[in-house]
Amino acid sequence: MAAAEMRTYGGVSGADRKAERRAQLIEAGLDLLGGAEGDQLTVRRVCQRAGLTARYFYESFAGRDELVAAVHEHVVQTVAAAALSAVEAAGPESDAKIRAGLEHLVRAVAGDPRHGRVLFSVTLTDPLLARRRLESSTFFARLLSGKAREVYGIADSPELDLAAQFVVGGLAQTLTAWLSGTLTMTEEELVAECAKIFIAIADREGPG
Amino acid sequence: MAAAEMRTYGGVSGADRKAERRAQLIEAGLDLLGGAEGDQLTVRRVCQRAGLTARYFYESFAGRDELVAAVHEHVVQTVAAAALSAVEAAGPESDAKIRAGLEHLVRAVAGDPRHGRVLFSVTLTDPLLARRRLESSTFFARLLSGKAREVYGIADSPELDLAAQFVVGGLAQTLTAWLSGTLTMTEEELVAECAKIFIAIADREGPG
DNA sequence: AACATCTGACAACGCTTGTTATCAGATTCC
DNA sequence: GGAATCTGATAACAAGCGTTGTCAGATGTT
Repeated sequence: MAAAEMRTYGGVSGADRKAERRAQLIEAGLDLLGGAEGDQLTVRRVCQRAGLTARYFYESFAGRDELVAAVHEHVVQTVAAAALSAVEAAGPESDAKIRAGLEHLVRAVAGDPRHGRVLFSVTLTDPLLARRRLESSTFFARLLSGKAREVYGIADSPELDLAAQFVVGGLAQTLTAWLSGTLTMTEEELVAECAKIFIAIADREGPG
Repeated sequence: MAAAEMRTYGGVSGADRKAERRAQLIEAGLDLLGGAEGDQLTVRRVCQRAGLTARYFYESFAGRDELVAAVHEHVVQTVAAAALSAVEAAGPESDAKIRAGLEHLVRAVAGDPRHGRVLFSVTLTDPLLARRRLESSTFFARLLSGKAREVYGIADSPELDLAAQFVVGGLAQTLTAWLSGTLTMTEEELVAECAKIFIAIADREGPG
């Protein structure tokens, strides 16, 4: 219970040990939260998978929900950062930006399917995760509509909000289906098709 | 436990009593499954809300999951039937069919928000419901791509599958946001905007 | 060496869940 | 009237959950 000091152990400092345990717990939590649907994230299970005991769980997290939130936040930041920086780095044409963003989004999601499942998979049924996912959806939607206003030079409007929500939901469903094998196409085809739809919606939204 | 006979009671036949209790349970289940997110569907709760006791639950359902499935099936059939018949009844032009289908879909969902939530709301976290929802999504997607092939006279393809999944996911997200008040527009505006996006995707898909 | 802290395994508490059983009293059939 | 059945309430069981506490032994400090 020492709030202040932790002496070194096994050659590593107290803070390092605690940080490593926390990282192990988040990794195990990502395994469970983004793994097979049956694997619920329980304290006992996540500790077993991390090779730790319950005591060390409560050393880093106030409760189960705090770990779920931490895992989700970690994934959102990782994926959003990858996609956003790609958009910034792309050429000034809107199509190039759309394609670059989609490409990196798909890559992040396909590279570690746990990320995709945590973000999108409908079969993940943690209540807190669901609420956070709803929030992150509108977060992504706002990000998207902001970029759209910036790139297309259009004003904010309810119609734009709707289009952004539609795109986010459509992408989520599409990526979920693709990850589950329902859609059979290569990563490149997936990106190309999504970009086409994306542009079709944007072009409708711009002039219309 | 009488498997065969149930005599009349309170003026109604045994079969009628049993059917009415089953209906009460499904209605209560719809209340819980499509209600506030905190309201989990448990056997005790659904029985309390139906004004029955656990014994009558297992009289009509083998277990909790069977009720969940029955409620979901009921909603899917109701909504799909409403939208499909509207599409059939509409004029032969594709735009008219799209608008009619969307209109009735939105009406079914707005008229009884429980329906919309059971079908779409991401914050509903029943595991079985999630799996069934995934299946019903591809069911709706197939329905949609079938109609598209019929109306637009195009062939089946992976790209069409993707577009159908995208549209289903986009609609789900949009309707969820609208039901939750995130999108502020009238029912007519909602239908009109969704139809525009729909048509934009279809026109992209049709000519290729 | 002597003492303080860290570690890991495990028991335990209170709670909710699905499911089944029990039992007194109301209603219907013969 | 008497027997069979339906009703409704409630208790019970085993299982899993989050969370907290206990305790022997390993590893550090002085």
